[in-house]
Amino acid sequence: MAERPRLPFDPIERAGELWGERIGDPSAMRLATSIMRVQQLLLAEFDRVLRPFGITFARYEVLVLLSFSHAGELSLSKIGERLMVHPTSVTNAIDRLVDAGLVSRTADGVDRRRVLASLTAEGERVLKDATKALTDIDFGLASLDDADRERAYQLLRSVRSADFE
Amino acid sequence: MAERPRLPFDPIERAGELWGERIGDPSAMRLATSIMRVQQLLLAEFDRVLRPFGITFARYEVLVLLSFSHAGELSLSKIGERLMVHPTSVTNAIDRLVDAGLVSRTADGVDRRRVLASLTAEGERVLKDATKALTDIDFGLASLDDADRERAYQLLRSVRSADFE
DNA sequence: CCTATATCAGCGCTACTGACATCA
DNA sequence: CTGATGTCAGTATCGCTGATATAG
Repeated sequence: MAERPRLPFDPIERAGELWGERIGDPSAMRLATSIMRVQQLLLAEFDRVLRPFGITFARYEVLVLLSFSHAGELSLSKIGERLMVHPTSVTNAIDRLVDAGLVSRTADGVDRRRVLASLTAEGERVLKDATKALTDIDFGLASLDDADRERAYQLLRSVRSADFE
Repeated sequence: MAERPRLPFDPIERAGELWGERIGDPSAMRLATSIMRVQQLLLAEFDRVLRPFGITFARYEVLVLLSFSHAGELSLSKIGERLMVHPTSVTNAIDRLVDAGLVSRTADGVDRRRVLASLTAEGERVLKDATKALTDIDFGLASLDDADRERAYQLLRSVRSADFE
């Protein structure tokens, strides 16, 4: 842990008060800033927990997606589509996972433009252990119970509506 | 806008279903993944809106913090403490803001280790215009009403408790 | 002496643009 | 020919480590 010194007050709450006095309704700014900070805290914790396995959270998401696929393999374009990441980021993530021996690249026999990615045996082992490590810390959300997680999830869902719907 | 093609379904909802079938309670994984995605969407929109002003959202936060300070100036260490960012990131952000003419560096007369940052007249103008641009898009949270923003904010607050309390 | 502040070099990561080769 | 797929080079942002100079 970085052992960050705690502040004697909540800086976002304080910023919200000043925003309300000087600018206007603070509800949007306050929530937006909160989301940014929470994401940063979660990502730092995930990367710390995943470091022993040699993967980042973004690469962990790729492993999960591959394990959930019906055929056990997915084209890189599908991976980018599902995880909402840029094509070049997918190529980079798969490059690193292949280098680490967790994923294998295969040519698609039907459409030869496509490259298929699938888990190796080692990739399945790492995925299993990494999943245990992440569930052991409740994905950084141990301070919320199931009902609150569900409420927060539903509230944030509408913000993501540009992705699907 | 990047005009991303929308998916015919919610990929996080789908992942949550599969997680529930094969691994266990999906509430933590689903919310964590949602927070990651929402943060990415918000940040992309903020950076798009702020690009005409030549600043990123991280640098916008520095401008806001400076405008909220009592004396109109803050040491770099205070900035890092309040925004919860690494000292080297503060130095970098201030470097860019100084280069852009929005912030000025001053030596602290009392404690000469300290460097104080304050807004320039141009910085105040850019802050005002950038704030209008961000409030015009409701900080990317137009899909939530005030009450829902407040609920989501309160739910996420406990996750940040490591920061202050 | 020890600690705090700020900076610098350097590394890793992700996002993105533009260009390109390949192939349906 | 057009469009889709994947890759590569290069750029920018941010986070962090380790080292360093300066000052309390």
